[in-house]
Amino acid sequence: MDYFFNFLKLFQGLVAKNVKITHLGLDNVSSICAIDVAYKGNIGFAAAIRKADNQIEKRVISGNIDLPYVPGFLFIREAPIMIKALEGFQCDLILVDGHGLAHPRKSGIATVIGVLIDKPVIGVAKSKLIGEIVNEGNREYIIVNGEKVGIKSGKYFYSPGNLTDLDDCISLSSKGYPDILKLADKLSKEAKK
DNA sequence: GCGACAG
DNA sequence: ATCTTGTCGC
Repeated sequence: MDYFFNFLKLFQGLVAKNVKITHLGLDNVSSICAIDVAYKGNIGFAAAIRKADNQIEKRVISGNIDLPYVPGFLFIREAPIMIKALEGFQCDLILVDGHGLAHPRKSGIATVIGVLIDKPVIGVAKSKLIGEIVNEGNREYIIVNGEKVGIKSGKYFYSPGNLTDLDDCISLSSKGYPDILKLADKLSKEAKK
């Protein structure tokens, strides 16, 4: 199992080299998607929500997830089913439950998904994985190796996944925890029942 | 060796 | 993430 995770690290290194940190601008976003996964034993239930104008589309799929959860390697468990759940949903921005750049190898699940499907992604996590929280101005930044890799707002952590930047994260966080993520969380948890 | 550790 | 009762707070 040792060489397996070593391989995953190499993969994450490749992902990190291909991330594009660019400003998206939430004003240009008219369609947005969110995904979350809930479990019932080894079965994962992925919920994808798409919101455009006032139209909301939902999708839930399920599948076996046997690999163990190891901090820093969440993507190997959830990225495959999340990508599948998003299939066919056109979105200007995707919100993923987990970190993006705020990761030991700058390759959290939001980054992996964003690079693989080449779409704008922002990672929103409920707890910290790495970094120290530093107050500057009126905000709390997630600092890793002296670099601002994300921002903390309230009890949540936002970091760029792909084709977005810190400013986008700040804009998003200023609106509070996204309703669409709450919906995805709720839907996935309902599905496992 | 010890603490930290997305979901 | 999930297992779970009562309990503190808005």
